[in-house]
Formats: sequence, C-alpha cells, structure tokens
Amino acid sequence: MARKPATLDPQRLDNQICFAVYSAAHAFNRVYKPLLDRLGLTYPQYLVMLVLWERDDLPVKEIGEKLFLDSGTLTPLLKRLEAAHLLKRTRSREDERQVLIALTPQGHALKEKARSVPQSILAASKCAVSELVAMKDEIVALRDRLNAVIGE
Amino acid sequence: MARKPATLDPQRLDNQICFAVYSAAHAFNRVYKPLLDRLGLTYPQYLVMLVLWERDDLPVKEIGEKLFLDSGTLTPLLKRLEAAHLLKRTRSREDERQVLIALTPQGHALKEKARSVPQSILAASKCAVSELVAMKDEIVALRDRLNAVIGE
DNA sequence: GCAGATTCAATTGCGAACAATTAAATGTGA
DNA sequence: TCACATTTAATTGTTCGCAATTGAATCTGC
Repeated sequence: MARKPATLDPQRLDNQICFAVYSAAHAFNRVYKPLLDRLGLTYPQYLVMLVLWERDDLPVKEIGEKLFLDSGTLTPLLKRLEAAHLLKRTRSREDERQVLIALTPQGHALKEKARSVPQSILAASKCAVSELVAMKDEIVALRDRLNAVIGE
Repeated sequence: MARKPATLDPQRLDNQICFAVYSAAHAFNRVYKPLLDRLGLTYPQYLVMLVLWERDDLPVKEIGEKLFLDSGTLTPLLKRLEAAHLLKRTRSREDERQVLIALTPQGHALKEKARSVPQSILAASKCAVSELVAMKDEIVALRDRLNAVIGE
C-alpha cells in the first residue's frame, strides 16, 4: 500500500476545498459581526435585507430561492425582523398560501446605514477588487455545479 | 448621484464574494449529508474526526485551533461523539485544565469507511483536481487574511 | 509562598440551518 | 363537482456557532 505524501492525501483536512470554504465562511462572519452589530442585524438577516433592498414585496419562497434557505430557517428569522420593525409579513390576497414580505420605512432607511459595509469587508480582505470578482465567479460556478448534483 | 450599473453595485447580493462563500458552504454541506449519514456523522463531527485521524490524543483547545471553533461548539459535539463510542474524553494528568481527546478502536476503524468520501465530493464538484487545489489555496489565503484582521 | 492574572473547558442563552411533519389553500383530472 | 395531488408557510426537534460567564488549575511576580 503506497503511502501518499501528505500534500496529496485527500483525507487530510488541509487538502479539502470544502474545509477551506467552511472556514472562510466563518472568518467572513467574524469580520461582519461588529459591522452588523451596529445595524442590529445578524449576517443571515443582513442577507434577507439585501434581497429586499433590491426588490420588495416578495413571498417567503422567493427569498428562500435567492438565499438557498427554506421556511424552517426563514420563518423565525423574518419574525425577528418584523419584531425589529424592519419589515411586515402579510398573507397575499390572491394566494392565501403565500406570505408577502414588505419593508417598513425603517427597513428602507437601513440601506443607507449599511452602505459602508461592503467597503469595510473589501478592506479586510486586503485584496484587489478584480481578484475578488474572479474568485467569486469561480466559487459561484462551483456552488451551482454542487447544487445541480443535489437535484439529481 | 450617479447610479452604478447593477453589475458593479457593491450592495447587490450577487456581487458579494461573502455570499458566494456562504452559499457554497451550504451546498457542500448538502452534498456531504447523504455520504456522512452512512457514517453516522454530521459535517462538523466529520471535521473533528479528520483532525483526530491525522493525530490522536489532542486537547480540546488544539482541535479548536485547527478548525477555528471554540469550546462552546466543541464540548457538546465531542460529548456526542463520545456517546457514539468514537472517542474518549479524559482530563490530562499533567495539566488538569485540559481534556484530551483520544479515538476508540471504532473511531480509528471509521477512517477506512470514510476513505471514499473525498472522491465522491470531487465527482460532485465536476472540476479538475488541479483547479480545485488552486481555488482552495486562494480561499485559504483569503481566510487567513480575514482572520488576521480579526486579531487586530 | 502567595495574591493576582491567565488558561482551559464547561455552561447558558440566542440565532441559524435543516429534516420531517402539519395544515391550509390551490390546482388537476376524471 | 369532487377526490387527490401539489404548493406554501409554519412547527418541532436536533445540531451547530458564538458571546459571555463560571470555576478550577496553573503560572507569574514579588
């Protein structure tokens, strides 16, 4: 049984892209934390707000599709954002199964306060924008291939 | 106020590398799930086992440093792995503050059963190994820069 | 040797994340 | 029309992830 050199052993933690992604996600979270604390948001809540700042009045389902999250995650999260007066949840009148999510004036206003966040993250990454964009595109392509496999 | 084109707006979800990483981590998790179910492990538990398969008899602290996790996460997770008879937790005799984690025979044996996991992930990623290695190195470098900023 | 600081694991409390199930509304085919 | 399937959100239960705190063991300077 030929022993592989450590740098090629696929069962080693440091050789796994998945752990790289997993640990990078946590590192991002820790950088975001103090920035989002000032807005009173957690990172997943911030993601929901980003979606709503682009387009308002969406059903829960559609927010879930954009963020790859299901109602088990979103329902309580949206209730917390509603309790913080950032959005309102209303049953659709055309289709009573849907709950539509609409920003309150405070929810809209928060977009301005959040404007500096991406720049702070960029600074922390100590990386050229062009490099980050290239990396992002690669990671998104990988994610989409993985998600395609799940659907099989 | 010059409106940026959508492809450059840093406040757009699709332009954020962080969301790419966040959603890729979840996609990986979903691909791992059925593979790890057969081993009776969750993904974070699998990470701990990877660490211990490389080196046994580690204090909780050291496992935490390798995985970027703290005792609040690890203590209950390790207790569950102990309940599954995969490892044993023992207070160090030289330093009673430390708890040493050692694999049981079953814990060691699981390494063989887990050997095929990385290959299945590789297949799901539909990507050349060389490309994945390059991506992994970039992501690790980014992660380490982010973690360096946090320590400031 | 001893007071005070530091280290380490455990605990508590809260917010994700997701599987599985439930209940209500809507759609579909005969 | 009516039985049956599908869609949508909510709910329940388990596991992470982390901040903050606790308590015990160890280290440090004097």
